[in-house]
Amino acid sequence: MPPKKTRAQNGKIQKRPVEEDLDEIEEEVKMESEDQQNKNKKENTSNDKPKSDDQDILKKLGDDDPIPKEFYNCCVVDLAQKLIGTYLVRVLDDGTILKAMIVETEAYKAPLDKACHAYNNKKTEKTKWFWQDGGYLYMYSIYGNNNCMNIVSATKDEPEAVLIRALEPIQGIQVMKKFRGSNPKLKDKDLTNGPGKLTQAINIDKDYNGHALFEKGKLYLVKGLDKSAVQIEASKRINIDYAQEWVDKLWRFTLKGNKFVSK
DNA sequence: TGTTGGATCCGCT
DNA sequence: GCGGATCCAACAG
Repeated sequence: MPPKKTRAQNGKIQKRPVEEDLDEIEEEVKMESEDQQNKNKKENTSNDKPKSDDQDILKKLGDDDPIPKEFYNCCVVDLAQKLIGTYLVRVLDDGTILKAMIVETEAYKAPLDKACHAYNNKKTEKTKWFWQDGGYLYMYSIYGNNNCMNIVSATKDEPEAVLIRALEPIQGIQVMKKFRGSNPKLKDKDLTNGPGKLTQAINIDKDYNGHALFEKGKLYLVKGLDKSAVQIEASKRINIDYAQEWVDKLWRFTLKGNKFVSK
C-alpha cells in the first residue's frame, strides 16, 4: 500500500501572503542555520566546552537548584544541545522524586520551519504556548493519548521550542514503570525512549502547558553531567516527512552512545 | 459538523 | 519493518 499523502504533499501547505513577506529573511535564516550546522560539526568533533556564561551559571548551582531562566534565553538550536545531559526532576504529590537525564532533543523554530506547529506564526489554542519566554513548557497530544513535552526557548516574541524525545531514568525507575503500565516485559531502556513514553513515565500531560521549569516545584531542571562528559551527535529530525526542505536540518541531538535514545 | 491526518506507540510477522 | 489503534485539533463546507 502506498504511503498516505500528508497535507503538505497534497499541496495544502501553500504560500500565503504573510509567508511571502517572510521570504526576504528566509535566506538570512538559511545562512544562520547553515552556520549553526557548521558550528555543530565543529563542536561535535573538537569537544568544545559551552560558552563561558553558561558555565558560570551552572558552576554556581547546587545539585538540586533549578537552572535559572536566563539559561533558556537563547536560540532553540543552542538550547536543544545545552539540554543534553541535564537532569529533569519530577516531584509527585506524595513527595516521591523521579529523576531522569535528557539524552535526546529536537529543535523546532517557527515561523519558517515547516515542521514546527507554529510554522508561519500559526497561533491557535494549541500552539499559543510557543509565545512564552524561554523556560516554560509547551505540551500537546498526538496520535491518541500521546503527550509530548517541549521546552520553549528564546523570548516570547520568538516561537521556538525543544521537543524532549528521550530520557535516561536515574531515580524512581519502579514508579516510572508503574506509570507506564503493568507490562512485566518492559525493559528499562524502553521506559522513556520516545516523546510519548517519557511523559507517561513521569506522569505529566497537557495540564503542564505553561509550567515554569526554572522554579522548584512539581517539575524542574537541574544541572546534570559535567559538560566535559557530554558528547553530542546531530542528525535529521524524525517523522516530519511533510516538512519539505526542513527535513534535512540536523536539528536532532543525542548523547553519543547512550542506549536510551529513541532510535 | 464531518473529515482529515499527525513531532507516536505497540503488537505482530 | 509494517500496519492498526487512537483521539483531538484544524479545517472545509
